[in-house]
Amino acid sequence: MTLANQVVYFSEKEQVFDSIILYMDLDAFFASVEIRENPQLEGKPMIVGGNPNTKQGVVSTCNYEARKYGIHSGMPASQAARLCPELVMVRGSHKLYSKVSENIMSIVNHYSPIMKVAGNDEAYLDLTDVVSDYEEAKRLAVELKDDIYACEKLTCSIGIAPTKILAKIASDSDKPDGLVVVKPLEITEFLAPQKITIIPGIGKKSAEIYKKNNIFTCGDLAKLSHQLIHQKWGKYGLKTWKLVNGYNTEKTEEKFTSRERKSISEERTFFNKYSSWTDIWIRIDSAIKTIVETAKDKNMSFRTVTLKIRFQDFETFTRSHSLPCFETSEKQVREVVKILLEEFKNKPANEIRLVGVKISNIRKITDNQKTLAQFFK
DNA sequence: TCTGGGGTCCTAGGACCC
DNA sequence: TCTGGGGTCCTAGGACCC
Repeated sequence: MTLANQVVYFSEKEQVFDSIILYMDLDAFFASVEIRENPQLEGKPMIVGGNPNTKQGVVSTCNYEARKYGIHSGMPASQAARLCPELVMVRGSHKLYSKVSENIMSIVNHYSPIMKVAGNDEAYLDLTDVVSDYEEAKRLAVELKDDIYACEKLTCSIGIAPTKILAKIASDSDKPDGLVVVKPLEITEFLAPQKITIIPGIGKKSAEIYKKNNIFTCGDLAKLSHQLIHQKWGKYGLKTWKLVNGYNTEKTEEKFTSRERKSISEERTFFNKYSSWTDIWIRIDSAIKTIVETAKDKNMSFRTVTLKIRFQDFETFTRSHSLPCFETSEKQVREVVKILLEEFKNKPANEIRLVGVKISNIRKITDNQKTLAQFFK
């Protein structure tokens, strides 16, 4: 084997655990808020998402009563209704969810200044410099749960572990209203009986491949040799193998730094089949307006424009084009989209199910660039 | 059976450069 | 005339997450 072919499987740094991380996840967030606002829903199977009249769309969140029928988020609303005829469908009030989320995040933030909000209903807290050990972290978690319930009448699940990913897995392992602590020396023992799909990033497809190889639990994966894993599942497989064998796969310095947004997009589905090219262009144009507006608000310029088209048979195409330099105008996007759309112009408009526009390759506009732009105007 | 919307990350091939 | 090998950028598609 030449030097270039050698694979570096481990680095010493990986094996050190030096943090205590708490992960908080609100239980069935949207559904729980709706039930709180409308107590008649209490105890009834219900979902947020989907059109109650036409049953079109998908389940956004479902409560635990609905989950008993096999309903889960992402499932077509029509299928959910079939599984549970007495299912209550609520369209949802996202403004309210954002407000509630904001309140809760500010409560969470009281427990540590180092926090990472990871969506509407979840957050990570670095407790390393706040507590002296896992026992104290656990007491803090109980306090946090009580605090959230007292203020917003909502329950959450919490995981505490030495890394973000393990804290999340710990929390996911006992829902709703759970509290699970996994100390460094307990990691492999804790993971071994868990289904492989508890690992974030392993979805339906990957689980299927693992299943074909007789891997069902984290313990099954841990037993294989790392060379074999690397050969069969590549880089990501090796990372997963390290995780289930109790190695630290997270770099401490990257832990809580917030990352820049990489793209801005909007897409819309046509639920009726009678759309014309005029309708389609109206949707595209409104998408262009909102994304360029968002970019302006965030002081961002962009280089790549992507058009997305989905047909009734669900076949989906994306076509993109990168501009020679960073741009900010609606006009630029519109021109590119027009050209990208040409390819599909011979298709009947009513066969189109979805259109979307995305800008990516985005960059913050510096004051320098603004001055230059003014100068060349 | 019918499949939302806003994202991220990964892979793989091709063009092009040195 | 035939042809290495590494690097980067672009494009298209797909898995996955909330």
